[in-house]
Amino acid sequence: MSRALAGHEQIALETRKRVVAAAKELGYVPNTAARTLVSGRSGFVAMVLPVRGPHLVDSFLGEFVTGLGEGLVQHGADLILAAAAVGQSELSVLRHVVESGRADGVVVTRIAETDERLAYLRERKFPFVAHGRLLDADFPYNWLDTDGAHAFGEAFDMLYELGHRHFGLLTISEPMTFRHLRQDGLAAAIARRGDPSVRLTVATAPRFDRGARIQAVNRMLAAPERPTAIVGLFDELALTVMEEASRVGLSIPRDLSVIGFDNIAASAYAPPGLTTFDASIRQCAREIAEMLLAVITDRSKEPLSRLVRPTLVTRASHGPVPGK
Amino acid sequence: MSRALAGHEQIALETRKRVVAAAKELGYVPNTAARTLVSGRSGFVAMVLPVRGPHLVDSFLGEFVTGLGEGLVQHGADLILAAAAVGQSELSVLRHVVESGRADGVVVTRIAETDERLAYLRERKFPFVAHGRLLDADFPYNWLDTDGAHAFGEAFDMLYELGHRHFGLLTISEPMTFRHLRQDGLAAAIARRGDPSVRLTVATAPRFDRGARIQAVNRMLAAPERPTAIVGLFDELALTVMEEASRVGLSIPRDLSVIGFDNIAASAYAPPGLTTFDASIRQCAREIAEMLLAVITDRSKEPLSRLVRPTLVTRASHGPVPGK
DNA sequence: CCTTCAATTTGAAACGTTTGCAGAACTCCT
DNA sequence: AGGAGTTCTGCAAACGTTTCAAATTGAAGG
Repeated sequence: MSRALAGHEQIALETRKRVVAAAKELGYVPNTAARTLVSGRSGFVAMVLPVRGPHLVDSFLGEFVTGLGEGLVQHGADLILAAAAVGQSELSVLRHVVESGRADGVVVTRIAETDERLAYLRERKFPFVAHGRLLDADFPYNWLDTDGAHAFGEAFDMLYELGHRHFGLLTISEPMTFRHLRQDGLAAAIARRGDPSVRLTVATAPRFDRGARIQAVNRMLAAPERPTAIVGLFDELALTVMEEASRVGLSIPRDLSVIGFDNIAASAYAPPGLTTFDASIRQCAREIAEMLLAVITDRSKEPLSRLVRPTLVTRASHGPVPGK
Repeated sequence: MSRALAGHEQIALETRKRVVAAAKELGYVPNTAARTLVSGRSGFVAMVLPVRGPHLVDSFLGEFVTGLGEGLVQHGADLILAAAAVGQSELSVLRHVVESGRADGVVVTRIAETDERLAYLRERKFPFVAHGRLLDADFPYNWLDTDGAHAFGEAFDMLYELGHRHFGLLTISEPMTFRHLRQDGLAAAIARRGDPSVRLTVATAPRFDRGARIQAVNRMLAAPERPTAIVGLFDELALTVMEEASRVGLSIPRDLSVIGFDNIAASAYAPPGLTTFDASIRQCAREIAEMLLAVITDRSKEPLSRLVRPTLVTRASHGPVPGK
């Protein structure tokens, strides 16, 4: 009867209709476990929940998961979220998910500079799609990334046109690949411009240490030659810049331009409104789901990759260079 | 060998350790499908992803899912997220999840006034825990809810002490139970106070129609006798009040006090900082996970219920009544 | 009316566990 | 040495599907 329900095989259409009707009548739903066991396909895609500190301010996870769900459901797949127990590494959770055969593929997010997960999945030949990418992969794999490099270049160009010459970049010490991609994009745009008067000051802070971050911002703001425009690696950093700037009496955007990345909800509310880039996480997640399902269906597929250009969200935190 | 790994039965501890070690050595992980098929327990808990409009501003889902994951992983369970396809009801997804035996229990959120889901699950005798509760359930069930009634009472008392006598409540037209609970909590506190000079003006707006919401706020602000304190059913509403108030030249908290509920990230950033209640969603979700696992383990358990008191987050959006 | 072939149906094996049971092996006591 | 436990080993059934192969049916051709 599975044949009839599936539709293919050589079954008379008439019979098929009859079977489907009967199944509906009886409220029959095939048992997932039995189906998985024999077919070898579970219809699940897994993701291991990132380990988070006690506070989670962004809506990233919610949007991402929503997008994945939307992408998966179109093909009848569902999502498994596996958390790591305290003291358990994300990698070991991933390994367990893969070995236990609960999922047909996984999506891995937050790619680090040296990421064991990708190496493992590749070696295991297990279908996966990465959200983000490695800097120097010596093997092909499926990924979708936001073009942070392009965005940061765009931010630079916009600010340069507004007369800014001294730039600040507030970045993190956590070894995620996106910080390099974005910083390199900024540097590349500067180089492209070829103006020797352009200067870039970089400050680094640990990602989750708010105190250290504030210190780093203030060091930058208090420097004898303060940048006239500061770009935050992501919105939370840019928002800290805005907060500290107004705390020390700088007016934004009159005295200082600030630009962020991510377009988190708070950026719209924080005065005077943070100019930032929107990466449309939900849509990206939906595409990731589709890529993954494609890879699962045809495992010999050429590796897919896709670079999504974020869109500039213009608010009021940037303006002409002071004194112009 | 399953016996040894499971641990119970009469197996010498020594043997057990040996088996576990060997399993680890070989990288053996039992196949989930086979295990589920024979044991009848999948080790999964499911939740159907709420259907969302295109924009998702809060971090609720992310926090909730993170909390669930944390609670589940302690007992070796994982989470399944099932999305609804376009045009498919949440109920039918739920039904499918239950019938297909992919999960041992489900958590259902966002309880509506007449919620078919609870009735279905109950009739089906399927383990579940609700986040939120019905207003007039004629049957017992497991739930965990945030005590919005208490919070709104607390908000009233605080504002009353500050001299406020004319209150505004901005609520939604969507038939969720929490709107009644919170509004009733406010009304109860007013009644408890027994001061006939206290007045309450209620404005209702559709949840997802920003334009209508803004209109409702402005009607309230433009009324001949404007409330001196407005409580938003949740933060987004309160933030709209703050935005519109400052747009029409009212200063917060000098001219108007505003209090919200949820403590979303933007509330800290929106000037002058929204006073609100924090429901610690993540922690609640963790408890929900634990409740659900308890119910799954012992299906004859007495229904569990828990009311969590939210904590007041004092910021700068409330103050003494104007003219005092 | 028998044969042949395709179209469709029916039967049986397999998926990888858990679990119940029977018996073997070992340990310890009397 | 015999018996009572205790622990271990091995076998077989069962879980609910999918899928392969064989059997049946029906129609067309001779």
